[in-house]
Amino acid sequence: MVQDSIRILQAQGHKATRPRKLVLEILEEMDRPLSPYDIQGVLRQRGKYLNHVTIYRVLDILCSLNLAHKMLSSGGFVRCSLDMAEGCHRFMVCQHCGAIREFADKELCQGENEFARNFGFHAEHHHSELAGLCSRCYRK
Amino acid sequence: MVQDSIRILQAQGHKATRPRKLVLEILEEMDRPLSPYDIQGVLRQRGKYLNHVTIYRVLDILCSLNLAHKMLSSGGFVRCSLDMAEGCHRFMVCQHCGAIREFADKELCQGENEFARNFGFHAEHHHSELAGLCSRCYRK
DNA sequence: GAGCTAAATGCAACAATATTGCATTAGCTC
DNA sequence: GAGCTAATGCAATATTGTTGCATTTAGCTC
Repeated sequence: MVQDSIRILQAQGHKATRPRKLVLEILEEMDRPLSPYDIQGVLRQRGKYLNHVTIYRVLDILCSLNLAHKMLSSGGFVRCSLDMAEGCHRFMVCQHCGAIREFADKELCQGENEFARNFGFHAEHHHSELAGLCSRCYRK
Repeated sequence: MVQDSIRILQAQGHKATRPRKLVLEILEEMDRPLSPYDIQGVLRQRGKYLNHVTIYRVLDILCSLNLAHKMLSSGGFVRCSLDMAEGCHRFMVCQHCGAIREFADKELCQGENEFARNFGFHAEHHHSELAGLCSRCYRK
């Protein structure tokens, strides 16, 4: 999966560098929103080091290619778990354990688009976050 | 409108203080996302002063009562323009001029809820931001 | 594999945003 | 208007994000 992302990076003319691989690995492994400093901390625990500026820059690129997303409610970053859902990013955010699940749905977007058009608004990107409880936390 | 919000504040046991009135006035008047420091700046231009900590605290309360919302994409705050839409907050955000328009729709929420339930997720709050162009900016 | 070059990183400094504890002030009730 | 408690202001600090520049390195050419 990290490999897939790296390939996409390269296809866009970006280099396959150590910091980029490391950030992708961490995002993949942790699977919950991490701030740039969180990522730096995880790496440090493993005896590895990246400057936080570098992490910011890596995340910028990943987000611009939709390989990662910035969770708006927490400010943390998660890797993108969908193949192609340009312009439609919806997330279930468990308020208890912090787990994230991404999804996309054309009909939802169309519904929102129609609503917007009634106000003369032309929507390009959708970003929606549902706060609630994941199945595991709900059972408790 | 500021008066309405103040009444709601008081009904919840909060006091109707000068900082709270001032912040509500600014939010009402500007009608676009403002950071706490933006608000402080506007006030300063008018020869008034509020400590930024106070502004943060006022905004916390307003958000907790749904009298204001934090725009996740920009981090700024807008006043709530809907009467009652608990748990459903959707915004059109003009990428060109920054204007905000809030809306809510039960069907959209139900759609998202159903989708979530298929993953065992129980949604409580919806926050969605549509980036695009408002009617005025689109015409250009 | 050595050399080249643009891209990427690290560093340092700084800017912006956000939080905490505590002394002082000011709404509200009577 | 006095008293009580919530709310504010202040100071200090923590967290998050940005910029410019010197140095390094990935990926290309030969």
